[in-house]
Formats: sequence, structure tokens, C-alpha cells
Amino acid sequence: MQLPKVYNPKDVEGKWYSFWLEKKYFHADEKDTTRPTYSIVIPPPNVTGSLHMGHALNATLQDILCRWKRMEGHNVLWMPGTDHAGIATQTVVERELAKEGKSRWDLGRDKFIERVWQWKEKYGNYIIEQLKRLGCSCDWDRTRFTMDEGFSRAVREVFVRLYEEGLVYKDKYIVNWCPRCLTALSDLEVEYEEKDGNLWYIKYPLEDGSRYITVATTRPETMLGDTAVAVNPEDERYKDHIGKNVILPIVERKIPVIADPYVDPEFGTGALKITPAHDPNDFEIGKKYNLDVVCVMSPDGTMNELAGRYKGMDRYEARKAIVKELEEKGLLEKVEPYRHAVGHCYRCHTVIEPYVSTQWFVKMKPLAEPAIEVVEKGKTKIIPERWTKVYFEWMRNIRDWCISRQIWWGHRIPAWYCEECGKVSVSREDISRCQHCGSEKIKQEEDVLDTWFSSALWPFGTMGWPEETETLKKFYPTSCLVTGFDILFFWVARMMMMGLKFMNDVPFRDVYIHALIRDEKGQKMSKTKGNVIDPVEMMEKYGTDALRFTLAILAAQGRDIRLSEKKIEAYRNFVNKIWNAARFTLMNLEGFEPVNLQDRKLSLADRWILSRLNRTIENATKALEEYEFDEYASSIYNFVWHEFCDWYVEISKDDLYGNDQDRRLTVQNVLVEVFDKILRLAHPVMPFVTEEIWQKLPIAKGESIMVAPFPKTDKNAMDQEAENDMSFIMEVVSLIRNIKADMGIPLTRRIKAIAKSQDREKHLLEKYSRYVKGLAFLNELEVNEEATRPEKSAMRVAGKTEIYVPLGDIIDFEKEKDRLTRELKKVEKELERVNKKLSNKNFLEKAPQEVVEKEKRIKQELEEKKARLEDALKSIGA
RNA sequence: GGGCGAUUAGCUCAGGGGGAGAGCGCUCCCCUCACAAGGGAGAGGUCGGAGGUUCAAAUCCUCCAUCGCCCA
Repeated sequence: MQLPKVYNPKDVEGKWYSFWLEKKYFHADEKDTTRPTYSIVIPPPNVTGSLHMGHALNATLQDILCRWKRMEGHNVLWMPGTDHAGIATQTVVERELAKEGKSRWDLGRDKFIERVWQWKEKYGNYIIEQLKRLGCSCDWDRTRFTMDEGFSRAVREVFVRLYEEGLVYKDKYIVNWCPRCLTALSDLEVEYEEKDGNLWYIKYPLEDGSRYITVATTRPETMLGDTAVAVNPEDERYKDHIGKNVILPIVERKIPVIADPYVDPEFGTGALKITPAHDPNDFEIGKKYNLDVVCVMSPDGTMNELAGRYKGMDRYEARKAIVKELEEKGLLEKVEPYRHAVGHCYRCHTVIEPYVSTQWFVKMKPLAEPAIEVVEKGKTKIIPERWTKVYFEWMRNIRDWCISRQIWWGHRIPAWYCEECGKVSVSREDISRCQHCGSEKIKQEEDVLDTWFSSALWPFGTMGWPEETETLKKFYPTSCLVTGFDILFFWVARMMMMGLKFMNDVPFRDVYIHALIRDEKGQKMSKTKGNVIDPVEMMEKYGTDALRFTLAILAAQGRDIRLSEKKIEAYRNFVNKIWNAARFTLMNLEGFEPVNLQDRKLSLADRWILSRLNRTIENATKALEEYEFDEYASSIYNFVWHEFCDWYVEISKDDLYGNDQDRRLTVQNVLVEVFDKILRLAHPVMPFVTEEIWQKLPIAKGESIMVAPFPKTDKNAMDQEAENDMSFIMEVVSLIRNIKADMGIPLTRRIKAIAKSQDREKHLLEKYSRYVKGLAFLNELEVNEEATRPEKSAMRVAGKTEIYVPLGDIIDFEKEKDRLTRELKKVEKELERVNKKLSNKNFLEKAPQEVVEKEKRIKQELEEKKARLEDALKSIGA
């Protein structure tokens, strides 16, 4: 069988993916009673989204887990779906409308929503298709959407139940407001950024006209809404001002000077203007002292009628104008540059405005407590562990969650207001009459729910809740959640609370938190920076397996991933390496018939590679169990490339091309055995190339590698002796190659080498001289206990063995001297370290016996090596 | 302001008390019958700094410096 020289992913990826789909391998089975279950819900990407590297990493890791568990015999459910992403999606469609010169108001609510659905039908599957391209083995028949009918029912049920229990309430409160999106946001949806601003010092004249009190503020435009000035009660400077009034400049309103320990005397002048309508802290103080709440802004961030002649002005224009007026009136004492954190809308990056309005909230404390407890008790494990601290920190300081949004796209809050009795009706089903007075004059709440409110229900909402479905019984709680830390609070924490509340059980047993992807300079990837590496483009260029493998091998716990195209290219080369090893194997299987390796006489190399294979399986499996995806991938990489290809394949050639039919058959079987297991081991991370090759292997097997068993470690194949012996042979080979390279002899030029060796090493060299001769390209290897060094020769030391390579006139004595000297220096340095240790009485007394023994052994080895090197140097006259 | 993390070869990063590692890059040699997307060989680190614990510290502790992130 002949394979193309270069692996071409395009020929195989689509083919196998369709095959898997056709065979329904991705299907999770509620009816199955034999297999253990394993389930994961995908973090639903935004419908507006297209696949970025973060998704690719996230999905690759989940797919590795799912494919692995499936091969280990689990009944696996990987639940896919998308999120309706309220503000983001609405914005996209609004932008589309804007191109037609329309706003959503022109269409009206119903028409607009219809339009969003149209948009979703057209583009909403885009990211799902891309996930398929990535090879994801989700159970696509179950694909859910947070706005679909069943899910919406779950959202309503949760809302109503929380309302009935008093955990959802409506209140007038100061919230984060985005003047562009025209909606409230939760605390989490505000991103703070350090900005250079100013601290304006404004003089407020005392009522009696005697003096001024100077306040410092970063937001002079809000002064129009001031309703008090506050000072610290301990502050000597202001003690006699307390209780008096000042005249608020421009507005000419009388406002009191109050005292509250909240005021930091060190900040600014120690006097604080209090604007309850425009600052959360001021709002609290206002409540405490029953101050008026004077709101001087409209929802869109312009000044309103209470701002007098500044009405209609944008907040920043107003700031300038007000500062100017104060300056003209001589009331501006000074301006200082001041750096402070400014909140921005996480969707559109507009500076948010604290804004007093009536909103819906979820009471968090009663929900958070159990969510803390289950993690404390280890019912859910967060990996890496350090994130548990972050989780606790947030959960313990949690504030009520503002869940209403003044947008149209989302789950409309199921509350109706009665025009007659003024009461609120909250209902699971749409109603046409007031629940209190029966009036038909009712109107549904215009607001929709925060998208995260619905995503919080994802693990059970997708499984059919509130129905008691078979799916829930079988697959809830899920086994693992794989996600980035950026949504630990947004999503993970909230799912935990909702899962516990409505399912009485944690939503997931493990939470694996992976890194964020950055560019090679460590910067976040963003379209505006232009440093985005597009996963689809990378799959196109290097193949899906290469991309997946790259992401996996870089996914070390606790550190962000700096990705570059070069890395993907490097692992594309690895995929190709596997391909070519397969090509080699398949080219040399003429006359192959399967045999039982246990019945065969195995060579050292056979035993060695089988032993290494099993260690690799052991390592890789352990790594998967501990979510060490990097370790899993790199143990495959190292084994395949640096043990199997570099050594075993080379050694096998001798037998494959030789005349010993028996040996030939054994080696063929070893090659196939190693390949079969390594393909199955690697399948979860590189599904396509492994399937393509595996299908060509001449072994008894099922119809797909996807449903073949994951390899198990065979303890009997572990052979420490073979590994030790082989590593000595490998060392000798390397040393001879090294001499050739140093002396400018082409590797393949056959020459003679002499080994002065005894005991075990001599025995090994004699027994396996075939390996040495083959791998180091020698025409003769003389092994002799009494050998003396030929005059014009190079020398190296392996263990206690001296290797001589006679070179005649081609020897470069300078080079050889240089080489030996450097080697000697290294040995001496090492020896120094060891001697220091061994001459330390405390070390000899307190260190474990085995460590001391080991050091002694090392010392002896080094001394012998040193003596040999010195002799060699002497003999070339140095 | 509070917390977390990082600092190891030119670059990107593993390692986490007992002989400094990988990939990429670099240098030299080789189109050898699986693979030039390859093979062989090599150079290159007082493991950020200072203290401490220990027989022994890159590894544990403290402090400092620089960078990054989260929260207020």
C-alpha cells in the first residue's frame, strides 16, 4: 500500500466527519443501562459569533475529553448549542437596519424581533458549522438555543419560582446604565479602566456668604444634582460647618453640610459633594440622610430639564461648559490631573453612567451560600485549584443581581401591570387578566432578562427541565465544565447557584478552567489590533489535527497561551511525521499476518519500544485524568517522534529488508501493534489523521477508531532492563555519530570503531553490535577488553566504555583536543559538586541512604570518566 | 487600595527539595531507498534580586523589583 508523501488533511477530514455523523457515534443514549455516563455541556457561543481561537481551544479540550471517555466505554453526552446574546445580537441587527436608514423603533417591537429571528436563521448556524469543522463530537441532534421554546419555558419557570419565593424583586435603585445601549447592566458587565482625568476643586459659598467650602470632584457636570456636601465628623477643619447650608453654584440651591464617617479626610479637600442620582456611594449616603435624588441627565447621557440652561447638552460638553462658568464666576479653585478607574459598557465600551431607575433584581445571598458550601465540601472541584479562592472571594462579597435589560431581544419578563389595581402579576403562562382584580387592562413588562440569567440554567435547561426527563436523570449533574476564567463569575458561579436551587445538585463535578489565548507578544487578540489568528484559516492551511494538537500541547494549567502561526506549522509537521511513519509501515507489510507477540522471540529493540509505548500510554492517560492536556500531547509527541521514528523505525529496517522471514514478521507485528495503540491514544486530540491511518492498518478492528477501545497500559510489557540496555546502545551510537560530525565524516560513510569495554557493557555491545553498526553506519565494531587506542583516532566515553574511531590523516587534533577539554571541564565541574556533597558530614548522616549511594555511584563514574579523558588528552599530546 | 499569577536558553514555555529540560530560532554536515513539513551533530542558562529554612533550594518561606490579570 502506498500513501502520498505528504499528509493532505483536505482529503480526509470531511470524509470521516460525515462517516461519524452517519454512524451516529456522537449520539448519547438515555436508554443505555450498561455503560457509565459522561456528560459535558458546551459553553454556548453567541449566535452572532464566529469561531475564534478561544472557542477553538475550549472546544478542542472538550472534544478530547469526550472522545477519550467514549473510547473508554462511557455513554457520552456532549450537549451543544448557542446563546441568544441579547445586547450583542440586537446591536448587530440594529446595525443592519441602520444601513437601511431605519431604527428598531421604526419597525416596532414585534417586527424587530421577527427580524432578529430571520437573522438568526440565516447566520446563527455559522459557528455550529465551524465547530463541526473542528471535529467536535457533539450530539448535534440536541442542539439548543437559549431562546428556543423549551428553554424559554425553563427561564419562565425559574423566574416565577424565584419571584414567588421573594428572591426576585423590583426596586428603584442606582444601577449601571449604558447611555448608548440604553439599558441597565449588572455590576459584572462594567469594565473598569484607568483613565487620566482631572480633579476639579469647586468653591461652594456658605449660605451666610462668609466663606467657601471647597469640594473636589472628577465629575463637575453632576454638581447640578448635588443635594448635600459631606465631611468627616472628626475633621477639625469643617467641624463648625456641619449643619449649615451652602449655596450650590449655578443652580443657586440651598444644600446642607452633613457629617459622615464615610468621607475620607485625606481625599481632595476632605469635603465631598453628594449627588445621590449620579454616584452609587452618594446614593447610599442619600438614603441614609434622606436626601433628595435629583437626576440631571436623560437616559442617553445628555443633560435634562433639571440641568436648566445646560439641557440637551451631552454630558461631556456640559462638563466643559460648567467648568467654564465656574471659572468665570471665580468658583473654580484649581484643577489637578487625576488618574482614576472609569467604568465602560462591556459590549460597546461607552462610559457607563450610574443611573437611578426601577429594575428587577435577584437576591443573591441565599443562593450563594449553598454554592459556596458545595465547593468547600468538594462536591464540585475547580481545576486548577487556585480558582476556588477567586470563586469564594466573589461569592462571599456578592451583591444583588440586576437582571432587567431595556432591550427587545431576549426573554421578556413575565410580569404584567394592571392599570386598574396597579398590582403586578407574574405568571408562567401569558395572561390576559390581572391576577388580583381580574381587569383586562394589563400590560406586560417591556424589559427582557439579562442573557446570563438564561445561560445560568444551561446545564439543566438543555436537558428538558422543568420536565423530569430521562436525559436529566441520566446526564445531570454533568461530569465536567470546560471554560475560561473570564466567565467564572458571569456564568460558572451563576450556574452553580441555579443548579443547586432547582436541581438540588451541583451542575458539574469538575470545572476545568483553561487559559486565554493571546498573540505571540502576549496581547489579547482583537480585530482592532489586527493580531487575530483565525482558527478556520489555520485549519484550512495546516489541517484541523495540527491546530487541535497545537492548542492541546500549549494548554498548560495556569498560564495563558501565546499562539503564533509558527507553532501551528511546527505541529503540522508532527502530523506529517506520523503520516510518514505510517507510510513507512504500510510500505513494508508485504506478507504480513497477525501473530501474537507474546509467543514470539522479541529483540531488544522490540522489547524496548513496547515498554516505552506502555509508559507513554500510562503517562498520557494519567495526564488526561488530571486535565494536563499539554502533558498528554507532549508524551505522544516525544514517543512518536523521538523514540518510535528516530530509533525503532531505523532499527526495524534491518529486519524488514533482511532475509529472516521470522524476524520480519515479528517486526511487522511490532510496528503495527505500536501504531495501533498510538493512533488510539492520539485519536482524541487528532481525530482525523488517526482515523485515516487506522483504517488502513491490517488488524482486526471495529468500523471506526472512534469506537475502538482506548489503549490500556500493559504492565507485562514494561521492561526496565530493556530500557536500560537500549539507552546504553543509544548513547554509544550518539557518540560515534558525534565523532563523525566533529571530524567532518558524512554520517553514512562506513568506517570502523573500536570499543574498549568489559562486563555488561561489553556484553551488550557484542550482542547488539548490529544496532550500533546500523545506526552509526559502521562497517566494523571491534569490542575488546584489552583494546588500546589507535594513534590517530578520536575517543569518547560512554559509561565505562571507551570508544575509539581510527581516523588516519583526517583527524583534526585541534578539534579533538577542544572537544575532550570541554568534556573534561564539564566532568570536573560535576565532580566538584559531588565531592562537596560527599565531604559534607551532615549530608552523609541526614540524607536518605539511597541518595547517598547514588551520589557515590556518580562520583565513581565521573572519576573514571575523568581519568579516561585525561589519558586521551595526554595521548594526543595535549 | 485588596487579591492572584508570572519572572528558567535568543524566543515561547515545561519542571516544583537530591546529576538544569523541550519546541522554535541559531551554527555545521547531509536530497541516506517513510518523511527536506526531513535526518545527523552542536553552541547557548550563576533558573529576576536579597535574605531565610534544610545535610541539600530553580523548587519551600519572607522581603524587594519588574510585568500581567481580577476585584473595589
